[in-house]
Amino acid sequence: MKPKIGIIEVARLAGVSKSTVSRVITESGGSVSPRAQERVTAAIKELGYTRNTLAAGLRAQKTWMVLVMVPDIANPYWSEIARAAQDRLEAEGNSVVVGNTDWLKSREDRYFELARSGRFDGMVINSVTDDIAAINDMGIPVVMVGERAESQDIDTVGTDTTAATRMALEHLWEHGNRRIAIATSDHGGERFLSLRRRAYEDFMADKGVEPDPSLAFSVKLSEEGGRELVGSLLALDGWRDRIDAVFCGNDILAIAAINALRDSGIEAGRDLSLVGMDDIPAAAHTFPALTTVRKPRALIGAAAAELLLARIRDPDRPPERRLFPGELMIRGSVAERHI
Amino acid sequence: MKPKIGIIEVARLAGVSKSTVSRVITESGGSVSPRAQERVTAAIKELGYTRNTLAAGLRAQKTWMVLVMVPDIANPYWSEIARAAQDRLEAEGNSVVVGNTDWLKSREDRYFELARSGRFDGMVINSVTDDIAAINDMGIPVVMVGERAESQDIDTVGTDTTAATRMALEHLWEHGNRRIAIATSDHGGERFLSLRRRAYEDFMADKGVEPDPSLAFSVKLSEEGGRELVGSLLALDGWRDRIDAVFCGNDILAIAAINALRDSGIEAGRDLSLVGMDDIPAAAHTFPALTTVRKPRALIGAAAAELLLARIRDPDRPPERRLFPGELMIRGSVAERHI
DNA sequence: AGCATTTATGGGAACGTTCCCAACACAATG
DNA sequence: CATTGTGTTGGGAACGTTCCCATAAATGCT
Repeated sequence: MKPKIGIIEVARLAGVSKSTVSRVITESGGSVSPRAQERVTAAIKELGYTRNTLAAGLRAQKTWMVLVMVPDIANPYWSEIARAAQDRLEAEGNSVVVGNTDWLKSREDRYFELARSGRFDGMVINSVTDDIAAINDMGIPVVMVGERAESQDIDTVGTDTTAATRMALEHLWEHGNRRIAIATSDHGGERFLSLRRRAYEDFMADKGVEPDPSLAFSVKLSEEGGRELVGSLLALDGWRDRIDAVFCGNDILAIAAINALRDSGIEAGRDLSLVGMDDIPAAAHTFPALTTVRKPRALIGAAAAELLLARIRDPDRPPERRLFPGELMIRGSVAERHI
Repeated sequence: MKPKIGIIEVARLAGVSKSTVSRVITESGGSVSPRAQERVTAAIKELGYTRNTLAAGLRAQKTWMVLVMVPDIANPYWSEIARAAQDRLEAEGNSVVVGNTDWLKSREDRYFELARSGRFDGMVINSVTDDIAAINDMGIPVVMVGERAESQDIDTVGTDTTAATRMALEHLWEHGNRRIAIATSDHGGERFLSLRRRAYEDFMADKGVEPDPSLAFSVKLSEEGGRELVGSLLALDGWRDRIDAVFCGNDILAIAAINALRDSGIEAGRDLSLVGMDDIPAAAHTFPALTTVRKPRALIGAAAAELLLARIRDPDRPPERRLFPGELMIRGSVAERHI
């Protein structure tokens, strides 16, 4: 290890005070004569000095560190959002810590604990608990991702799930699928579920179809959930005459269902229509390829970063809410029904 | 914002000095009487104090922050490694920054710059450049992931690619595929390529097959590369009589190839054998499902974390090298040839 | 009991930077 | 020439913690 070079060594070599060096290396650091400026930069170069941002942050009450907390980084939906946010935030000179909650409150709490210890300037999060009061109480800027938080007291970015759900259902309907089932998770209590589910119920009502409660499946949005869904489906008495299509809460669920169905000799896109939601990469590679609604992940992540940066700049700005529309990706998992 | 409570406020409430409080909150912090210990913990609880780890680190020369740098976090291969490493490191009380280089030297350099500014206690990296000297010069512990670095001067974790490649080739051979092509990338210069390629050449030599240079394709290990590969393949004069199988450098390449082949009316697993490498999640969901070699991603990530923690504890320990064997996942993309 | 050792405690310096304030030089103004 | 303003500079305090050292109290040993 070299003999630790800091602002003082630079100052000595440049023949100025540490204050002047500080003024040179900070962005908006007061006025410095061209002459001093030049000597300092030269000295920095010669000594190979790099600023210790931690020490700087200690005094300036800034860390240039941001937490992006998502439930499952292995899910491409989240990883892409996280990545887009990260790119934007890093471009602004921040370091990004990506946190994984695995949908666990305990892990979420660990990250919140970290946040409270002053390590971050702000956070972009998808919370398991959605306890807005607790989140706002953390004392740092926070942007929520996912439109399930209905609170108006916090910056929010997400997809317009209601519209996206309608879009998928409308597509099924147009192709003659009339008896539509829905498979969603009830994770996170009422609110999340209700958006997809309510959209579904509203849609069916609009079409004049009376709802059949046995066609609403509640499963985890995972591969396991997909297999479970197919199990429940096939166990349903005379399902072939009762179900044309299944709207799946996300793609992981839908893809697992496609595979589980094939194991039972049922081919999606022919014997049963299936639509997903999210458009993860694997959706294009299944057989049949999955018809689904793409969420603008990159836009969402970037917008979240944008909102956070704005709030860090001005903590008193009014909370903002940005919802982006989804895009229907028509592939091969929807059957054409002739009615 | 509340009136910032620190170690001093705690000390005051507990009726002790800040030194004693410090001793209580640091792990190995000298001896404290049970009585004092108790009063301090009570005061901490009452005030809702959380330790400012940044300030602590400033004095203690420790950040409890670790960088995990990978080329492409969207690739499940890397995301799972990163995740496993992260879990292990966080369990030890560190925060993890996951960095993405996109295979770009410029982005890698930005992270190295960060590292040099004293933000991290150590790094787990897959470097684009593999400049071991420069890496060791950074002054912090580093563990390399991926066995391509041949240097003995640095901790390394990876898969035994040579054995994994042989495993895949042997499988092809056993099923009667004799005329085997290989598609790999030459990214990163000589070293990386040579492992798979050399294994391939050795294998063919062992089997007494003289090598046909036109059967060695060099493409990017990406979807684009897969399409390109199929293009080159089909352009090859009389390829049906010259190629039984293609060994693909990774799964992304192989899956893209399967799809591109189908578009040309050629079915993998029937008309042409294909094996991949990595076993990404999508490999199990293609049609036909991809036969590939699984790399023990979780093990690799955890081992990397382990090695890093060990080195942080003892910077002078001798460099260690851990290679894990792959596992053949037999699915549907290899055709049975009768010879 | 007397001495050596261990255990417990407090005070100040230190980590590397930014912020605040005072001081100075110089030019422009009256 | 005195006054005011503006740009530039340096010194010291501050950020919140840990580390080092000195000292006091408690304990162990002969």
